[in-house]
Amino acid sequence: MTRASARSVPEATPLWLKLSSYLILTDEEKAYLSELERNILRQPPRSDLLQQGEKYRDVRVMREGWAIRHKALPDGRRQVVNFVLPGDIIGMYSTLFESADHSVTTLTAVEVACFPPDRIVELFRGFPRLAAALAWSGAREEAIVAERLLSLGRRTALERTAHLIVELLRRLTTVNMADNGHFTLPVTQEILADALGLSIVHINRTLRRLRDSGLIELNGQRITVNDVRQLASVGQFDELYLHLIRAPKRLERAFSGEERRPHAGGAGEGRRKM
Amino acid sequence: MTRASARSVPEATPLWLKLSSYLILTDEEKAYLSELERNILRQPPRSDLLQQGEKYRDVRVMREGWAIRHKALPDGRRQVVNFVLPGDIIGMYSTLFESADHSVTTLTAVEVACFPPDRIVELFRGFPRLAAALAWSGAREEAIVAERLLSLGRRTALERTAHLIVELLRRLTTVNMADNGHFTLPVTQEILADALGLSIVHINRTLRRLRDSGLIELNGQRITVNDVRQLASVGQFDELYLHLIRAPKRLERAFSGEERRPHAGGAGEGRRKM
DNA sequence: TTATGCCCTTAACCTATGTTGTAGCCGTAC
DNA sequence: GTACGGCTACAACATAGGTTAAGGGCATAA
Repeated sequence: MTRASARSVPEATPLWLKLSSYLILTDEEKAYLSELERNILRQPPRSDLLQQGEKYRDVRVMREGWAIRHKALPDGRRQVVNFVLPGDIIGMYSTLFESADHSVTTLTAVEVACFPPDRIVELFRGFPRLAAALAWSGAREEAIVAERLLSLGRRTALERTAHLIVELLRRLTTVNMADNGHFTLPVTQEILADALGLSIVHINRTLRRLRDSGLIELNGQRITVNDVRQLASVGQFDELYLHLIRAPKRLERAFSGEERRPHAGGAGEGRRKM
Repeated sequence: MTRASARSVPEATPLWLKLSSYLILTDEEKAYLSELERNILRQPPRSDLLQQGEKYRDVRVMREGWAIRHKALPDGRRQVVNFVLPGDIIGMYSTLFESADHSVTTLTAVEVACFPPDRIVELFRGFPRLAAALAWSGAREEAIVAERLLSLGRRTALERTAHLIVELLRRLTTVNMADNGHFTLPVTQEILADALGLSIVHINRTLRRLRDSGLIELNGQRITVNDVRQLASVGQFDELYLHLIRAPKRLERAFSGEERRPHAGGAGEGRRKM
């Protein structure tokens, strides 16, 4: 196994960092990842990275900037499903799905890496640990969407809004995009409304209430959370769903277990239990 | 490669069938899957398969029956995230996540298979094609949840309800649990309300409207969809998100491509390009 | 400079949906 | 048989959040 080429030390990209929190990456894996991200593309704010209905093309990895994943109804009503942050993957299952059921639109200028979907297959075949880590990150995203579903279904406007702000604060903190309770939210109130299933007027009212109660401050796109604890309590925020507790390298442990290839001989006896 | 043991021809389980729609399973893979499902457990209706907050234990595969995946707020408000049908997996990422952020509760008597989470790791290591297919099915689930988010955020009560009914009809049809527009929905109106983010009273009103307009019929838990087209149009249902068009064995094709192990030597040149 | 467009803000009013309360049906327990 | 609990049904009323309308700030363009 050639050590990762000394002539170009792979740099730590956001994806790399994200996966690292669950695996101690080998040099070979690091090299593979940074090679994956070699083809870099820049796009301006408010441009589409993917459009609902179009055939999937490349897989993309967000390296820098913000985007939203959203779905629209034929009559124009729109729902933001999630915010796409550095390290997140767009269209990971291009190989499998025919066409996109959602759009991805940039909020800021972004930098993304592109590669053909086949490389995901290649990765599953050659780098099972990376594959598992990617599958994990997909599951985490689902958990976030499920929590948002709980918000839209069962939380009031005030609770939802508080919850989202705390969620973003937490997520941004883990990627060093927030410090000490304040961060930049490159988002109009319309987008916020579309993320929370509210009207733009009502989002405005709700933000006002949060400001009046002193929980947050807003100037322009800069938001400051004055009292995270209380805001979290207003939003009934329980960070369980973010699965941040990087379970002490569980995947690592599991993979480094005995190297036996799993048996596969049908109704084989033995080894079962627990 | 030992052929799948002749002495016990593996039976086609729902999971098996599900994955088959995206891969032509090899005998070895079939054997592995059916061995995975060897340890079978039965549970009565209205019992928990998983509880929010508890440590993950076994991975479970639904073989028969219905369940719901739901999340609750501390004050008791509850949101049903999805319906769990045969072939669906519960707690697939137990290895990675510390504790469950949702509960799973049976609606009918169910039959599930259980196995320890390590076997997922084993599977990633030894059966990349199965791993990819499982990751796919996770992505599909996310797509369903995202669509439900769109419903709760932007569809009216009538639209949501219509949409859900069509969704269930479609999903059940693919697993032969519905025929010709009617199926059994083992669900109280309370559960429906929790799935759609509505009050129980309003669900009742909404079902009445659907019945009055002749789009559906209800008797007990038996539901009949009289006019799928129109119901789908009321719900602005676009089945894109279900990703049913089993893209002509795309994964199959991708995997059966050249067998080369991916290179990994860092900034290697060449081979990049489509 | 004015014009234009985008966004935020607020007020007044409206409606879809929530709440409360009552009744009836049906199956099970005893 | 009666009592009970779980579920459906529906009426009357309450309200969170939607809609419409209007104005203001602040860029950028000409």
